[in-house]
Amino acid sequence: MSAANDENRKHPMPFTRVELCLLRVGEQGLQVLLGRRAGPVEAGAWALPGGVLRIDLDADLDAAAQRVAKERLGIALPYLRQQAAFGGATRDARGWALSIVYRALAPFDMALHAGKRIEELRWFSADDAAADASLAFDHEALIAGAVADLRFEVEALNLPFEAFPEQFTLTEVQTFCELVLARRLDKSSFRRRLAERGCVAPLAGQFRTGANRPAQLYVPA
Amino acid sequence: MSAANDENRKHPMPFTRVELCLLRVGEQGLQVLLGRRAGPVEAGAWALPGGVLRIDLDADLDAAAQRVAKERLGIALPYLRQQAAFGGATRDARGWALSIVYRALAPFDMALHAGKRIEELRWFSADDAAADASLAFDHEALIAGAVADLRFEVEALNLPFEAFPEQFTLTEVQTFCELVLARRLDKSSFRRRLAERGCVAPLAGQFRTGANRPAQLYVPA
DNA sequence: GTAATAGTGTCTCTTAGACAATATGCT
DNA sequence: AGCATATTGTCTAAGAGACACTATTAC
Repeated sequence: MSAANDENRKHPMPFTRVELCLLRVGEQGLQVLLGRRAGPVEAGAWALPGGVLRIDLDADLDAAAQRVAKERLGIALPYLRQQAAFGGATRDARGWALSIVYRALAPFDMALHAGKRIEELRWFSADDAAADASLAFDHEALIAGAVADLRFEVEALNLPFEAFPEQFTLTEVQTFCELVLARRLDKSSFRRRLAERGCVAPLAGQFRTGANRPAQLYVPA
Repeated sequence: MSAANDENRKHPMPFTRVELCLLRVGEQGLQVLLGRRAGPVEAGAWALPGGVLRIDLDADLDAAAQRVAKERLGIALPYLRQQAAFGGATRDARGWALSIVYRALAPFDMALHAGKRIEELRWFSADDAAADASLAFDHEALIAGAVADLRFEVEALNLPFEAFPEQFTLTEVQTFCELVLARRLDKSSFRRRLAERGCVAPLAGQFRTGANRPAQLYVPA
């Protein structure tokens, strides 16, 4: 046994988990993925999917988050980003609990499979969930933090292209941002800002056709 | 023993610490407080002051950071802010280690007393330390993150008044910001922005006198 | 008066919101 | 042609940097 675990014996270490705050943009706005807990505590309550940190399996925190995504949701999540740490004696009835929260934005059509200890996965309105005191533990606060930080980034036009299709039109980008931010954006100004940042590049001669004027297709740049 | 500690038995939990990234504004710019380690590992190396999370003593992470400040530095640190979490199998030779980093800005004249396991406390240039690979563990990266985030806040004029004297002149505020950001600011523009945000209020009839024109004194607002 | 710092004014450039005008493909 | 959406252009206001000017005290 390592010296670190000797320390563990001298002072008990907190019950440490990784929680995933997976968001997506639905037709009504930002959504967050919650799972109905199978137990052992807060059974039946909706909570962020998460799992125990396994120092025998996980090389670091990022790897732990990826493993938990795979186990609980059946999928690898690129672009998981560390969001915050919550720790305290009273946030979990089982004792002193430490949660490292990871955040990611999912494409709308991502396929998920509820893993062990999750009875059902469902998408909820992110703003409702961020203010829903009936969620398990303090997950309401974790969601609020993740939503605020995502909005801050999108507001600054740091776009999460991993959640986009390979090719997209500028109108689609704008609609995406409007749904994240829950407010309308000016078309002209929005395109000017996109062009200034140089974060998208047109695909020469590629257009999305529909019932009216075709739209130039773009890729991340 | 609580259920959480039953979980600890089933899966070993990481060696969890709180590290303090204490910054201050010196005459040459931003400085960070480092302690020379007394052991057991990395003895003699400079590192952020920190300590083991004690779930029997600390109600939550913030309380843990306060306790560590008291034990290691002999002082209470108001306005400690959670900065980030670093965790991995290889960052501490003793085994899987998780560090929750807290950041605070200290007044320049704060009195400190090196606590147990610290042989000496010393202020270093923050930019040098953020690029100094000879520091213990990965503390170089923790410092870089804290410095970047503090600069971001000061850039947005979210000023850490806790590090200010009770009363101050606008020139003193500007000098403070210039030392944090390591660049010059325009006086007129700086005062305009301060006034717009309404974050300082003049003390009617109170002036700082010196060898030349007296300066209006302000307080946080 | 001179030096030194405090405080203000003006000009301009950049950014972005509001809103209008034009372009293009479909039916 | 008429519709719906794409794309561009113009006007304006806010914010901030550059820089110069004025103000006030000590000596």
